[in-house]
Amino acid sequence: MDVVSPELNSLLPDEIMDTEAIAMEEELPAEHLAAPPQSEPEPPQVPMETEVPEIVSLCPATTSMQMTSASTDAQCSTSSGTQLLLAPSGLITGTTTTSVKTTGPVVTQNLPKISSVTVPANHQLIINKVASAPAADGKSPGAAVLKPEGQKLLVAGLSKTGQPIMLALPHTWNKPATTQGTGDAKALPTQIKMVTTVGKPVIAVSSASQLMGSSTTLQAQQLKTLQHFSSQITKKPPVSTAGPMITKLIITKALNNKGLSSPASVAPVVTGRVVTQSTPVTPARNLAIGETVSTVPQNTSGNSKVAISPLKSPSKLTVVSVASQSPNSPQKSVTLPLNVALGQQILTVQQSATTSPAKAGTSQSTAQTLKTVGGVGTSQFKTIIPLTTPPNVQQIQVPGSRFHYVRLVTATTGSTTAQSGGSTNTNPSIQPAKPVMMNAAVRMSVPIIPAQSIKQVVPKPLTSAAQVVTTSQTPQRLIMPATHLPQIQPNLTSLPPGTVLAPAHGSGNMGYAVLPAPYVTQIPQSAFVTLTSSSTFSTATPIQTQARLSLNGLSTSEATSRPRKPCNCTRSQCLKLYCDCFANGEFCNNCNCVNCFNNLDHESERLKAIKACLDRNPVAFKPKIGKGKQGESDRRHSKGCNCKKSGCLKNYCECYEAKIMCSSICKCMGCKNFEESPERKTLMHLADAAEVRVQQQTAAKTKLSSQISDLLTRTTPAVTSGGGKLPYTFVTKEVAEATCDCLLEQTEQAELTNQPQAVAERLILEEFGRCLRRIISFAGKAKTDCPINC
DNA sequence: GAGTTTGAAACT
DNA sequence: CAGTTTCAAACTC
Repeated sequence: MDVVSPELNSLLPDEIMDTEAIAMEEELPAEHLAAPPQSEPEPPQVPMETEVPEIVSLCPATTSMQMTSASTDAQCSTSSGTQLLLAPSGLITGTTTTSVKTTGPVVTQNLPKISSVTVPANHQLIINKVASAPAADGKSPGAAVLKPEGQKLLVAGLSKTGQPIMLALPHTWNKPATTQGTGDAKALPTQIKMVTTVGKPVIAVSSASQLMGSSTTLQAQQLKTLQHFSSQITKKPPVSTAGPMITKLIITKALNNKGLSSPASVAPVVTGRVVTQSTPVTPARNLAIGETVSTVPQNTSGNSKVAISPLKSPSKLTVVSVASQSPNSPQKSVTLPLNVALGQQILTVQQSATTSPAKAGTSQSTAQTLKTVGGVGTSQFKTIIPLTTPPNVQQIQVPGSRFHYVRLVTATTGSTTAQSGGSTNTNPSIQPAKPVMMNAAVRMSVPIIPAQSIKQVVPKPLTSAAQVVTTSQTPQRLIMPATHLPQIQPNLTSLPPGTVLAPAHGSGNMGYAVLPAPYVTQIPQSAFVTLTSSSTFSTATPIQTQARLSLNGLSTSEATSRPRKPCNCTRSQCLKLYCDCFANGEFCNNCNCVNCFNNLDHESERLKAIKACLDRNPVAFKPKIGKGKQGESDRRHSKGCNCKKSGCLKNYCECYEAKIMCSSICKCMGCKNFEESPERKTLMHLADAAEVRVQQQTAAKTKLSSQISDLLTRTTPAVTSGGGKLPYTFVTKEVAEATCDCLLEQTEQAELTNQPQAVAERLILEEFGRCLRRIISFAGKAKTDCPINC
């Protein structure tokens, strides 16, 4: 069913819906080209990985909830059961979206695609978008529009250009306090506006006043993915749970303006809305959207909270187990944490302000903090994932986000706190039969770096207890709690994009393993369980194909989805930046490398290598192609190239390879890679022409193939319809059989007469020629019946 | 496919 | 920081 009302749908931006555009973009030959304009451009490869809608499937198949239409007019209810609402509230004033200065257009689109999220019973997903203080000049677009008390934002996402997109709800939208528990979302205002803001997305973590991160172009893609996800969800057959279930999804996101100079000016934290869902069997389930108090933790009960933010690096997402968190916790983050209770598992995320990175960890009493998590200068998101052993792997794909999260959780109920407890959960019946628990033994920070490509990633449906939330194949970085804390603590803030901290093999709770995004593929499938019903992704798209890649060629499907070329490293063990896989923070997968250590089997070595690289260059894993200076629209190489002989017109040149011009920071000699360069223009022209030819050839081949296929599959003569048919339409099944009979007869005759093979072949070919002539002759006469007389 | 060229990464 | 070496990709034949 539709998650959102038609009104909402009409308001969503078209770009959100344009999933094909993403795919095509990814298909571009030049990976770099695909990188969206953003201050921190994604790594080039992405485009291709998979277009995976980032899906947040929070519900196990068995527990998946279905939203009844009665739950709310608004939007949330879906057949798949879980809905995802990104509703920063109070951030946007009644001003229309047009008032917001954004590169991304304010677009209306179908909301349903972005709204659906599968959420297990009693799990809360809170997404808050917080308006950050405007730049000192106060001109930042986002600041002007966003107000602490304005309209409520229902949906947040990134436009294709990376602009944050939000749905501005009318003020009439009920606040959480009123709607909460009742699940009365009926008040869905007909006027919902999509708002995009300029600036890097920032997630306020510790305090509302703190500036979080900067918005980026990622959001657009994320929103797309979200949409994609929602569409899949809707396809999923409803799975009902025996008991009433309430899902709360609150997503908080801070809006930040560029040049945010004064934290004090930061807009108040916008509270997210709590949505409660009830299964069809339990009418009580409904989706309620309400605002939460920014200064008050969403769940005082100690539920784990997950904040999902589409921020792009260097923002970090902090996932924190709240179980141990006390109301008095020093943690300042008041913004809406996202609580997702999945079955027995809860994932908690907190956002922390850049200025106080270390605070994210303070809230966790039991969790081990990663000191390195705190980022350095720039605002960052931190992801802390509580881990308990034996760990079950959960993949969480955040809708609209190009990041995927993986967490290890135990099925056991360590914590006692009610997950849905707190003000947001008003329905007592909602208590999940199984306590949702995540022990906050370990916290992990995850640098959230936008995956380059959004292609595929539909998690393979799994039956195991672990939850899998879709991920994108792209270089998404995950930090997962490991059973062992490694001897080395890498600077998490500098980890390669897509780095994942995963539990070390075979041991205790405290370890971390740095894993590239593809990590998921290396994890035995048995360890994963999709949260949604298996049928949810059955129809999927190419995304599914890449979901399960295994190490170094073990995969069966990577060939079709692999975003980047396989490396051929022979001496570096794929643990140096020579290796593209390693340099992009990915595991080698289906590569041709020799003695590869860039895999899960060599976690320690890999971690050391990463640390070594970071020691040499703290930004070694950051994309080299970034946005130019303020006012420069073009991307440019962060370091510049040093070409001497190639004239910067060959792929040896990193600038040229990235399809960008050399800049003043380049130290190249004889550079011809500048705007006015005739050589460059010629080269580009030739390249374009070649591309066109390739496309034409491809199209021709496709057409021919289609025709051949059609011919082969044709079973009935088309001539019956009259003249004007192509000759091949006469090659019906009967005609083909008759022809074969003729050829076989000719063969038998040749054998009977003991003809030499060469002669026999000639006779057969001659017979075949006669058959063809007859067919052509019949076609020319447009006869409907063309029995071939041999 | 082998060999060469190239420039980034790594090393001194 | 500069020079040299190593390395793997890009390129050529």
